Amino acid sequence: MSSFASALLAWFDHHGRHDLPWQHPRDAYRVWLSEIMLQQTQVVTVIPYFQRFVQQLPTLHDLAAADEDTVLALWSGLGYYRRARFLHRAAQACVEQHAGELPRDFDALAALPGIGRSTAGAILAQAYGLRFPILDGNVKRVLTRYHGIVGHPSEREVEKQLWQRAEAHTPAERTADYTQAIMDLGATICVRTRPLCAMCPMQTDCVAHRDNLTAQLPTPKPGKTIPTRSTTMLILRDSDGRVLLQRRGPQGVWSGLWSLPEADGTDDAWREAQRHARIDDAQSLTPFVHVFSHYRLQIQPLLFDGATTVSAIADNADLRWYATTELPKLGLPAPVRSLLMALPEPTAS
DNA sequence: GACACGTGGCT
DNA sequence: TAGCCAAGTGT
Repeated sequence: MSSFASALLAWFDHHGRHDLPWQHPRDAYRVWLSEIMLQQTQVVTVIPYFQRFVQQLPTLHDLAAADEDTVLALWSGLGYYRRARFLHRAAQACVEQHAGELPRDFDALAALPGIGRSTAGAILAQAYGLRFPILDGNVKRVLTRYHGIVGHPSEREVEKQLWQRAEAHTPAERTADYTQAIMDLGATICVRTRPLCAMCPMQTDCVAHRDNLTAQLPTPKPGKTIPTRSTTMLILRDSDGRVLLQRRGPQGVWSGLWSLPEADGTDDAWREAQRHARIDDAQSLTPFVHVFSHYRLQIQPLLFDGATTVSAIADNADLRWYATTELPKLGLPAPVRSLLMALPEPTAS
């Protein structure tokens, strides 16, 4: 075993994280679920979602048999909802093609939706102890600094170098622990700002530390200004306090989630509202901004109280009236959930 | 290679 | 405050 791996493992035994929920018990399904949830998402955010998810859907078979609505409800608030839809589809593929198990073969695993090279490696290493490298954000940060690799990982050459280093460092023994160890080091010591080099087991051989470059590495992503879009969200509420929700299509943000009908402006909003219900009154609620990774959304909520259903239209598969008590079991976008939870009481008339 | 795809926390 | 970023993948 390389000195890199042995030093890291020695550190891990005393200072690594050994009590993450997906480590006990550590079965393939739980490892897989955690890896998907952890894509672009930090551990502290994931933990409560993970707990709730495995409590409700404890096995791969339970997941495969679940409704997409159930899966999205469990994912609601975590973001990147395509992950949940891929996860669900992959579970069904495992039942149909792999005897209900996650394949141990790299190519078969990486062929499943939502599982790329790094996630496949992580699952094989963590769940099955097989020697496969991973290259997530933590590993990229550690290796970039340790080897003094300059340039953003989106450059093909940088990416190639990183995989090469990751592959070379990964030991044949204790591969699961090693994989966890390098992520733990990245998450707790070799953090992005102000890394704790004094406590780092790799300090003596780290190029960035030697050359005082830890603040410059990894090379930051070239920044881009994001555009602002705007929308009007229609809140149609009937006399029973039920609200009309619309399931979003398979493309674009919040795909498959239940959201509010939308319009381009107030005039358009009235036309849209009248397609769904008889209404005679609108109340502008406080507008707010929701920020995505790639654009900013200016949201103007418009509340139509005392709406009367136009029965011919409402309540089909993608358009339904929901009581507020039903909201917890629905997959809702985060800003829509908070908007609906903070709705003013209906004005008595 | 660039972009779509969420959300919340940190600086 | 506004920007940056965190256990990436798919197109």
